[in-house]
Amino acid sequence: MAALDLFGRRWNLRIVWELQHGPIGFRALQERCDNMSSSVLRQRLTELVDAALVEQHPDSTYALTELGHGVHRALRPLGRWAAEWAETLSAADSEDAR
Amino acid sequence: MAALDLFGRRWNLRIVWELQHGPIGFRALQERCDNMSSSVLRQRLTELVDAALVEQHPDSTYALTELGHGVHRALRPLGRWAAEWAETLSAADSEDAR
DNA sequence: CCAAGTGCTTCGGAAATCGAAGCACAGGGA
DNA sequence: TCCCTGTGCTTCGATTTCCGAAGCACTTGG
Repeated sequence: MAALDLFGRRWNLRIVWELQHGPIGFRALQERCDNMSSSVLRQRLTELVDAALVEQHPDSTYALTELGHGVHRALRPLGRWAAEWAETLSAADSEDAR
Repeated sequence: MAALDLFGRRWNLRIVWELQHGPIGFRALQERCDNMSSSVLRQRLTELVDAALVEQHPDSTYALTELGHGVHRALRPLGRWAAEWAETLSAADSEDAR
């Protein structure tokens, strides 16, 4: 349940998702997340670091921990579902347009 | 991405998760979600109904649609991960306590 | 020395969330 | 018939969270 609460906070899911491509810097990560507010990004990052999902490397770049990669793996089905969901929605739209 | 945004809204993940056990009424659902605010629950439910993940039956009870069940299936790996995450954290705690 | 890029902080306003109260309605007794 | 209880749902003021622009300290390269 705590997990659903953690990921139910805005941006947390997205951040983990964007970190899949390896270490990335603060500002670059911010860009990837639709230029989310830097203040919130900082907050979310410390939360994720506390949760041991993300670690900050000595060159102050961020990456998923082993645990974090587990999340990402667990998230992939959701990603796949999102794709077919997008199809369903666009199909429904063209349905409505008729 | 839109999916990560939808589920990045508070309670949406939790609601879908709690709806797995079949149809349930408004107040009962609210109880299951740590007595979340009824105003927000209403808002979330209309959002989820709009997204075609949840449907409201004639007796005004709520349940997952076919699409919604897809989400839940896609969410199960995350549930399994959450379990082992809890173990890791409690293990780390007793580690710290030493 | 300067310009540009970085990680990160501060802060005022906007938006989301909460929570308690209450409305309208539907049974189910007495 | 009149309560009493439980339901789905709404309203609204207070609190929390989020946003976004500005800027600070620091590093790198010219």
